[in-house]
Amino acid sequence: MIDYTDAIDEPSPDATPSPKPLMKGRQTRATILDAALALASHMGLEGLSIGALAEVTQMSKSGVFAHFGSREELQISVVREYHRKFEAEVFRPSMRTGRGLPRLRVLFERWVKRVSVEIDSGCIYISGAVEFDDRPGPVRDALLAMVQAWHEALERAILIAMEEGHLRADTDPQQMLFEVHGLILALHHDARFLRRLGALERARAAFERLLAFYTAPLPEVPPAPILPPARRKRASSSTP
Amino acid sequence: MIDYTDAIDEPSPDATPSPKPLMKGRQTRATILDAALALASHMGLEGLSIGALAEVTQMSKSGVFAHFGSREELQISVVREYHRKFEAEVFRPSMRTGRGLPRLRVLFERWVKRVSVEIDSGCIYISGAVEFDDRPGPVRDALLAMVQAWHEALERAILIAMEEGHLRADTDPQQMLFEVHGLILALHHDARFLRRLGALERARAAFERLLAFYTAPLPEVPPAPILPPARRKRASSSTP
DNA sequence: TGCAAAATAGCACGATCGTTCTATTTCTCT
DNA sequence: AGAGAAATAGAACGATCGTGCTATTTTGCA
Repeated sequence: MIDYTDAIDEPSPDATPSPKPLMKGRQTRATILDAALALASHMGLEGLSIGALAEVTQMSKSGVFAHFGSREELQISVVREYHRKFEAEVFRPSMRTGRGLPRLRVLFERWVKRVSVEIDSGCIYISGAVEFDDRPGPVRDALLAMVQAWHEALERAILIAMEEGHLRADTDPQQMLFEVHGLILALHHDARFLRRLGALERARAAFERLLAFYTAPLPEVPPAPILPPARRKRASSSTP
Repeated sequence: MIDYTDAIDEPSPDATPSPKPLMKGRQTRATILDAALALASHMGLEGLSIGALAEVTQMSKSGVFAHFGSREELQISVVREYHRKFEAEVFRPSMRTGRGLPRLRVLFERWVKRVSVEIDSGCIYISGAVEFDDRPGPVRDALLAMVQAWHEALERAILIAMEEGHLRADTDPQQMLFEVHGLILALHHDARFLRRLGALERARAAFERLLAFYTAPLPEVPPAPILPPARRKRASSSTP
């Protein structure tokens, strides 16, 4: 299983080039990967082409190609790179805030920002999920592993919030996660495809509503009257 | 603006070939379109290729091509065809149930079915939104028009439910729609990409929870205590 | 500074793409 | 049945795709 904290591609996380490890190759590879990430964010992982990547980075096709060995490997590297960025900008900083509900809020807020306002983006977790829900292979496998790791991290955060007593005791963490994830997806859809401006606020409002439910004290009877078939209409026609 | 009830492509909706209008072309065009719809459901609208379509329908590439004139026109036709199917299987039957909440439930249930269990599918509204959120052009325009028409239909259904007094009077229809749409997107994601089996039930449960809120009588004070900063943790370690 | 190795360029390949043009077949109607 | 139109096939085009092979340049280190 994949830990959400991993670093597969880079040899070591040092900045200044120590004697051996930072050869020229690593550094141009990083440049290419950056361009690839931007390109994939617009065109999707399937829209990623080595030719276009070569043009954008001012290199030859074979020069780009040599760094990855195959298009598939390039796609996987892009997925991992996105994972790393996502982890660094969403997950890790959130871990520095207090356990439980505060952390949950920060996680959501950073997630929301990443999905909606990102510079030249589009979330590869989301677009990739749609592109590869029907395409078996190593790219799907990598993507699935990353998304699952992220979801597991969120589920852990929810569980911690329960342990802390911040959420009602009968909370189903996976159900709560499902609903929160839905808000992110709706935000992504409304902001990016429909170009709705208020989407961010809608997502936040919905999240607050959701928290209001999951933090409410346990009621004696089921949380709300599940539509008693009574309660007749107030007026049969709206304009009398 | 596009009415959600329209029929652009077909000349007339008759079954038996009346003297003039049903030439051979229309009928093979329909066959091609069916195959194209299935293909696009798996590979996405961008993954749709005339060559593959010709192979699947046992025709020549140019034979297929002649029916549409361009790949873009083919994609648009696929979008319209999906729209027609969606309208016939989700929207129209729901209009036959009583106004207000019952209709809302039926709409959601049919929508859910369409997204999750469909035979060889994948919702083109959803996959298309991801593919074309950054690609301007006639295909995006067509897709956007269809999705917006569907959302407007849903918004109307919510408004009717409010008029009937089935929903609390302070309901923001667009906000409610946002949240319901999120459930559909989460379902699509979990069922198709993650291959989670319980996704359908999760979506239904979340919808019921959502309805419980939006049908609840108006409270004197805001619906739930918005996280009073008190309420300290019950236990600092989970296993004593 | 020079040498080995790594990095990059250049070129060619087969495949597939959308599209065009021209035959040929098949349908439709008098 | 035969004329005219519609539908389909076939071949070829330029472009782009991923990839392999072979030079050439650049880099890191003795």
